[in-house]
Amino acid sequence: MINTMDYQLKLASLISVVTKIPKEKLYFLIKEPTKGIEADWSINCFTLRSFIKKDGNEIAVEIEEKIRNIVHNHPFIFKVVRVGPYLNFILNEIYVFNELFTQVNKNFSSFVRSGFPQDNLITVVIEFPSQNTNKPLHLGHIRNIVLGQTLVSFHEFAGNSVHQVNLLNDRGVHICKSMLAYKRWGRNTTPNKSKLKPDHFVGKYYVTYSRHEAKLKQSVQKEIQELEEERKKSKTERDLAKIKKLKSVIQNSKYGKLQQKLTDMLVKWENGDPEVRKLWSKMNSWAISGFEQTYKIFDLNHEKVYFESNIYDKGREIVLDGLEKDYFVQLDDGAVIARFIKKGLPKEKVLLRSDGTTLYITQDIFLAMQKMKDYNYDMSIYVIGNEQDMQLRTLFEILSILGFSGKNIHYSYGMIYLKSGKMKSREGIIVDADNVVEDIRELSVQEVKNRYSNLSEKELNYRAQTIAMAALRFFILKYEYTRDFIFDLEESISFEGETGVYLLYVYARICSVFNKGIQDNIQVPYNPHKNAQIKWHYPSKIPAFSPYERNLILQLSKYPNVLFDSYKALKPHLLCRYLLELAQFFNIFYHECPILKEEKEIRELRLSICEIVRIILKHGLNLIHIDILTEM
RNA sequence: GGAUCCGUUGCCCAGCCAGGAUAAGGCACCGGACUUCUAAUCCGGUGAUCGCAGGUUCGAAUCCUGCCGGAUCCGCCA
Repeated sequence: MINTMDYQLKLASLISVVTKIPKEKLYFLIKEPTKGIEADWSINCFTLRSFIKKDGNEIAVEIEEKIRNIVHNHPFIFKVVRVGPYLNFILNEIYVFNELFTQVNKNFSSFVRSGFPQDNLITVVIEFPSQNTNKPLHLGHIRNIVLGQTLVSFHEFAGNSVHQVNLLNDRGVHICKSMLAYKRWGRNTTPNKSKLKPDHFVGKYYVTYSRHEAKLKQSVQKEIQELEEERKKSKTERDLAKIKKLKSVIQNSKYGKLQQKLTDMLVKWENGDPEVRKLWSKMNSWAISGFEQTYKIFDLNHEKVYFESNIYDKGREIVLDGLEKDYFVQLDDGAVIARFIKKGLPKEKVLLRSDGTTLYITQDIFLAMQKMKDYNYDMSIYVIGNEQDMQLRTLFEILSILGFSGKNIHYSYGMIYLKSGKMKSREGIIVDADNVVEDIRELSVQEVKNRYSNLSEKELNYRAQTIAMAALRFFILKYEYTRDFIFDLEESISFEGETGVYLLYVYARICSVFNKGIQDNIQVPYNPHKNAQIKWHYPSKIPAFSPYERNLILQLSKYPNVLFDSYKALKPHLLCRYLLELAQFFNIFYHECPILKEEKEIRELRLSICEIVRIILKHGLNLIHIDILTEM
């Protein structure tokens, strides 16, 4: 499909015709000029010197002449202006508006996809947020979920077949910690009885355990440190008697005994001890039912959930098979390892312990194979924070050694820090996901109340909830995803400036114009109350555009390209930045250009522009899972 | 110690892949705009040796090298 509104590409083709330089090469040389330059697109002919061995100014003069002869065949160009080595192109906004109006109204769906190739559709598995079941979701998970959902939308929009899955890490030492604490201090109470959200209830015991452990650890802190130092020494220098003594002191301390209890419980779990298993499934079901409440707020549904408890000891056969094929190496003690020489990877990675048991990475290998069996995917995206960069690189390298065919992508997003530093769930220093949502919601309840005191409780809550989620999602998505950021509820979540609320406001403003029009018996393109488009027509006459209208129209015409760039690079912030800019242009337009009180021709034109902004804004927000409001 | 990522105004952040004109926004601050289609908005102003030093280039925030500063990771844990 050809995107007729990709003027960058059209200009590249045009210049290609007169210079014989391939248009693919020219495409990226055509840029949007710095603000303040009167041009929509421009090319600096110095950049063409590798193709044409002349001075940049001369090249510009030559191209300009040649283009002048054929520019009348390209009505989308209004004017070409040469400034030194620069060729500046000014587009014909009436032509652009014409195309925009036609495409948006006649076939919106093919318009928004016009940057996307329609062949080559693929099957994609996207895994997130893959949390542990020992504590509630926190702010990091929110970023994970919000990013993951956006990737799902992007791929679905591209026409790919998308499978959204999760891996629940529901077994292991961390779960045993919550269990142990519950056994000791829980007194058989339940989330219901203690009036806690069930995952918070479970998390409470995890924190209790960790604090208790830290306290006990203190009494043998010195010994632990000494032991570590001794172990760091080379084998010949180690004082074996000292190590033995230190070990014994640690083991016999309260801390050591606690550690032993933990290990015992883990072994019991693995052996299927009924009592341990019963407690385990009880606590897990609490955690999961808590997660589900949070998922509901984020409208998160997985097609499939993999449970670590089902697969933790799988993958052994795959590794042994690899060993047989000499992909891996077996050590003297029986452990199977993979060796790497690539930069950025560890020298080796253990895949099977010397006793033959599996490790986390073994299960990861298995899961990759399982996903392939389940979905026969072309691409598998792991939405996981950048602290696991090395683990994922290692996993992908092993898969590649095994001749694994699927394309794996670690969608490695940045950490979220608090003013006080990194979140530490063990110490309970976290920003809890449910609390964040609740705090923002309360904030928006206040804001809505300040403006409208007479709303029904239901309407108030609906608006506040929509605004809160828009603010939260947009706040996360507007940052480039690899970037770390510092979260401070007070300062970070604002309803002014570059926010999701700013975008919602534009949408509500447009609806408000339409409502007023309907009220005054003026024909408008959309009825917000009925959520219905009204039969609309091309403006009967196009007078000259003001700069405010012109900016908006050109911005609107770029939408398909932004969508594709955003999808291609999996960078939601590109779409977010675009929508902000669109909203900015709209607010300026709204401020400068009266709509309903204008004469018919101008009114129809401006209403048409409003409607296109509304449609595109809604579409963009929908892709990043932000619901719109027709009144706010 | 090694690996990976990051460093742009008082603060937040885009631009870096594909080097070019006056480095784009937002917050905060100062000054303006609501008898008008929603002021959760708009207009104006103040504010940047793009971490430092070299190199490549006619030209570097962008590419290369070194250094400084910060984060993360480097388990037969999960």
